[in-house]
Amino acid sequence: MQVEGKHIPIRHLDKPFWPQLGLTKGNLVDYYIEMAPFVLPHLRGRPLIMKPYPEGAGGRSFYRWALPDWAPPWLHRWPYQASTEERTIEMLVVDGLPELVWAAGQGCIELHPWLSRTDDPAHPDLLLFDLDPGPGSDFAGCLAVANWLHQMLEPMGVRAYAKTSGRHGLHVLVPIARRYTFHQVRQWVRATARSLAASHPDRITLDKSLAARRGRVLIDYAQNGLGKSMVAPYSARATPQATVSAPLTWTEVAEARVRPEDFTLLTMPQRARAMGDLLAPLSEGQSLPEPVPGS
DNA sequence: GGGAAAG
DNA sequence: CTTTCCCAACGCTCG
DNA sequence: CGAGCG
Ligand SMILES: [Mn+2]
Ligand SMILES: [Mn+2]
Repeated sequence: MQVEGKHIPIRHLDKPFWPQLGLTKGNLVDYYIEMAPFVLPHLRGRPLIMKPYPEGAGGRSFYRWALPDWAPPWLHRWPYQASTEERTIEMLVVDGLPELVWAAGQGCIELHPWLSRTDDPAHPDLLLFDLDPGPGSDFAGCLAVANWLHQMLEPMGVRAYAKTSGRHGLHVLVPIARRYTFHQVRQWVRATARSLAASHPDRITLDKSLAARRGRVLIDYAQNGLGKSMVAPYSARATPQATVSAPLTWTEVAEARVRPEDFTLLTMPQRARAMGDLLAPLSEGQSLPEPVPGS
């Protein structure tokens, strides 16, 4: 395959990746090419953690931080030395269509970019409220929590945006000025989440233990960390229904009639063309107010 | 998916 | 020659 | 302190 002058060999385009839906590896590559105008703005300049599924959505998978030695030399990359490792690795940075197509060709169904960018990795430009439903809770519970969260943030003057994770949870994103460390962001999210949980103790927890999560939504503030990632907006997920991470309007969140399965490899391109990128304003960072006092 | 190590 | 293995990592809370 | 968790 030829992409912007780069030769990208991709084998087994007919391999079934979602057998129940008749979708192939070729369909995955086509999806990312078609969605590139929407996906790329959310990947540019960010270290990417790849998650290949070489045998398709039902098969084995693994996280890949380091570009392998045999990766094409023209791929944009960024050197990183993890705090626990002695060796420096090179991480993929999807700055253009060729990188995106190469990753898809590697069987990368899921794209997991960092919340910070290579030119200032310690200072994220995205703040994440990661809403994970515990056992006995579900996506509807996440929608309710997201709505309460929105109602809390709006009067504070904090612009926030929502998207499905594509699995069972929801992501509420706040674009921020790159002035805060991950630690500071984590503290702010924890304080805000704590205050919200105090109002809905039976619906929200900040405690990752299984017992505390039963019937509640976990606000996983710890996801705001160096080296932590978030499934990219419009990224496909390795689910049987070929769901994707779909941006939502706050009206959709409030009405609570959407389900993760409504947004798939098949339906997302149409929706994106019709609605545009609901997350385009993520590029405009904002300062954070003092966290609401309390607990 | 692709290369290296193990059998 | 064929099969198996390897591909990650951060930081909090609990026990 | 290590184990478990996302
Ligand atoms: Mn999540
Ligand atoms: Mn999580």
